[in-house]
Amino acid sequence: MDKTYQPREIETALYQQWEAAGHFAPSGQGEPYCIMIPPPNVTGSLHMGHAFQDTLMDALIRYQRMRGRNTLWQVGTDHAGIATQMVVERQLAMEQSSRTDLGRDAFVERVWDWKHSSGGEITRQLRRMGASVDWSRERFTMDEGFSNAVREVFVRLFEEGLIYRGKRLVNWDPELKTALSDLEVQNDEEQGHLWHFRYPLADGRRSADGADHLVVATTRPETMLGDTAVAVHPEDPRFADLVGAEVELPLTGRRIPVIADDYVDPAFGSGCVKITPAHDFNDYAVGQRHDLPLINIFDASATLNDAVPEAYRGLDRVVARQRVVADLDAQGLLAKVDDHKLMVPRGDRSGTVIEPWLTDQWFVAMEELARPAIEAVERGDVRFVPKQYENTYFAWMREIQDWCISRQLWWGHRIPAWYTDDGRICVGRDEADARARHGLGADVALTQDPDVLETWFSSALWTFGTLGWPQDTEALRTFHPTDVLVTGHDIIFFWVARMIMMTLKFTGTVPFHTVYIHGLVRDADGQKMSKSKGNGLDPIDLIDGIELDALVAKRSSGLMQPQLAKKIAKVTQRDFPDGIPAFGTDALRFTFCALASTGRDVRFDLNRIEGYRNFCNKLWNAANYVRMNTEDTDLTGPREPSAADRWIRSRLQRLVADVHLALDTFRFDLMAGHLYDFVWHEYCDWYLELTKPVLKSGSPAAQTAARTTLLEVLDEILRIAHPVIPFLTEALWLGMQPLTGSRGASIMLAAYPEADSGAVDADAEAEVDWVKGIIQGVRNIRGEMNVPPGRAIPLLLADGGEADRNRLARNHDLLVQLARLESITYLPAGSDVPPAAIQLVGELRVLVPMAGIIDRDAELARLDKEIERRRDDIERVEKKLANESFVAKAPADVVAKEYRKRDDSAAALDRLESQRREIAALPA
RNA sequence: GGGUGUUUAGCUCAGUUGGGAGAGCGUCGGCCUUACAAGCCGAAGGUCGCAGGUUCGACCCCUGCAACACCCA
Repeated sequence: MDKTYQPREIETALYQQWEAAGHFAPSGQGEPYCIMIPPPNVTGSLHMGHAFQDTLMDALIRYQRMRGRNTLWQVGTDHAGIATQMVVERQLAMEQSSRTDLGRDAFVERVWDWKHSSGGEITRQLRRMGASVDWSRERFTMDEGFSNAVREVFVRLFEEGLIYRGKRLVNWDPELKTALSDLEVQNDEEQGHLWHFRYPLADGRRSADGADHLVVATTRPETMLGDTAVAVHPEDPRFADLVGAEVELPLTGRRIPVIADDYVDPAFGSGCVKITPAHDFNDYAVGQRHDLPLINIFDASATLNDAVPEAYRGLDRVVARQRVVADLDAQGLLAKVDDHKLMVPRGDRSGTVIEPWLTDQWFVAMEELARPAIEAVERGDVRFVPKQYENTYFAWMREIQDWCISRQLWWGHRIPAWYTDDGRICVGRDEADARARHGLGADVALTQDPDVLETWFSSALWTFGTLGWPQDTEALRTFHPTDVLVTGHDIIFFWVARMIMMTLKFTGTVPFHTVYIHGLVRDADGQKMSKSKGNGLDPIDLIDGIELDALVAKRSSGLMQPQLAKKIAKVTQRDFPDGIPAFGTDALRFTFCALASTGRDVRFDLNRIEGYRNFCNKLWNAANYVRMNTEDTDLTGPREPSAADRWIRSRLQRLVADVHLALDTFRFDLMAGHLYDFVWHEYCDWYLELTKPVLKSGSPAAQTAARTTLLEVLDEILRIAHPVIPFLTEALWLGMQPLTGSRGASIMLAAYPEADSGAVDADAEAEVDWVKGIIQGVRNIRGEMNVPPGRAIPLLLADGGEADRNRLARNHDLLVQLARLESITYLPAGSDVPPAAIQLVGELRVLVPMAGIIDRDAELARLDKEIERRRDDIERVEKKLANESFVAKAPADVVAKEYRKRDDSAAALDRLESQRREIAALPA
């Protein structure tokens, strides 16, 4: 074994070994346990969020696999309609070609070519993360089997009337010319203006304050060409008598009514709102309530159409805005313009401003599907962890809107609907099926709907569609419902909720019993990692390391705004002046687990991963120590375990119990913390040190006990840690097999340790605490008094009792070696004590003679600090005990504890003060 | 505007039924001590956002306020 931990040399080889041996596939034995990976976008590459999520899933899967469950972790990607289409369109553009040049069939073929050659980069990267997914069951949302499920669901929902086609306002991307889901729209606050326009009252009407017009405020002046009403609040006295009147809509020559609606906030702006039902979601709702006409003023590119006066036709929406404002101003109708912050919706792919636009789309009626999905969570059939996310889920589900599922794209599941020339809609699993269902002969011409289904429609079927549904397969019966879904809170609505609805509808069961929601990974400053900000990290770079120049180049490439490159280079140089060192997969995984607390954000800080890389190295070296001290030894003889041997086993049992609890409650951070603490601060800091004197000069039976304990505890540590740091633990576990006697091809198939409360040994724990107390007392004196560590010192013990004497007898050699002592003398009661620095371990006085070693004033200062601390303790306790209500009302054991505390502290204070007097009496 | 969450050491965060405030990193001091300098030993550092309330007792429960973040409109 190398002296230093070298992750690069073990990780890739071990993964290939595991995969080749087929260890990732379900064993076929035991109770099933299944996790479905949230299918990443096929065009994507592994980002920190994936790496985080995959680590947690893999930890769960490896844990359950080792516990004997029949585990399936199923992997796959989604076809990402828009993203994938854009990737290929960009390629075509570079070849001076385009989607329309190619035609639909050739284009789709081209996308498949791209998918086969370049898609799925992310699944290759998953291997670097150590993900133990069953590659043989890898799925893609456009696979034939899965596509059958998608069509089946569409047809059944349509036949039940839950899918319908209708003209509705949708999020329209005028650049990509497709509808978008809410998820694909980013709402961000931007600086804009609020324009105030005067709309003249018709028929000579006057407002309450005598004005001949109403003032309306808008952030989108150009839409006024499509206004069909002005709304006021029904209880607003200023406008009460104008409801029902009309205004002259400027520029258009149209007259529109003044209506009353609760939607209006009388305190905002002028209290009058222009209503444009065809171009605003709120206005649309108002229009429905008041039966207002819809005037669509845009074409698919958001250019003004023939519904507007001739002067404006053909204008782009940006130009139209300027023209409308200028024209109103010229007519004296522009009251004022304020600066105004507003939320602007932009397409997350195109970056262009989204238009609410009226088009024919396919929708899923949600109400009937939502009800059982709400009940499933209410009943606890699906449980969210952390629980507060259930409120998020309920809030959305109870006000759910019908779901627009059609997209004007070529890449995706084509909607299985055909139209006759006279406009009849025929839905079927394929064209022949559609004809048959509608009794249409082959002679009737049918045209298929050109649109495709949005990607989320298909991913909503992920858990059961990938297991073979609608066929009743063995896999479906075994692994569905799945156990846990691990995902981020950003897609609760768009994916989790829809999966619950669709799965209940079509299988009658929930898709998963638990939804574990993890935080979203941010950079060290708490900023969202994003390509455009150039603050992203590639998990693979953390594993392999990367030079500064390469990192800068990577972050600056393919930017939407190339002018940011300079800034990104600067920030990168500031944050990573020496690039990123190679930390290895295990360190990265450990870091992710340690960061996975219940918060919503996870800040990724390089200092953390460095610390956990060091932890890996620590464990590596501990194993090295164990190997050096156990190879070529005979372990078959009798064993005489020391208190230390029994202590570490006892502590180990607590670790095992803590880790099970942590994993069962998805507290990966606590799991990592327990592991770190035990390995570093108990096994390495103390147990290994405590074995050294034994291995040097203990009896053969004591040595055998120490060696077997070293090995057995290490073996358990490796198995406990394996779900988090699979590579390191496998390398050590396999390497140590000749010594530990463990059998098996891989640690990933070994049994996960189970807690054994019988091994908890309170006596051993007390004794080791005593030993640690003395050693720490001496170390404190050394450290504070600047006594060189190399200098052996004589130690005196005084007072204490029978137990202390017995413990000294058993642990004399340990103390001498670990505290670097020259000698230990237990003073008889009443004997004179030379001037000494003191530490207390219970009743026992631990004394380091000062002669020639310790400075008088320094010791006085140290004592004063300790005395002060004790006085504070006593003061606090006495105050409590002086309170009659406390003594009367607090539980008896709590009160007794306070009394004991007071007595102990008083005794200690007494000793310290008398010691101080003696030292103070010494000549300076 | 509605909702959710956060506020604990210089930084990042734990704190599991209310009973003496913790970790990692950083800082300071001392060490190449035969597993590990990616290490070892010691130390310093906190009116637990603010104000009330409940309680014998509050980081923890309740109310209000403030700041920040996110979601929805």
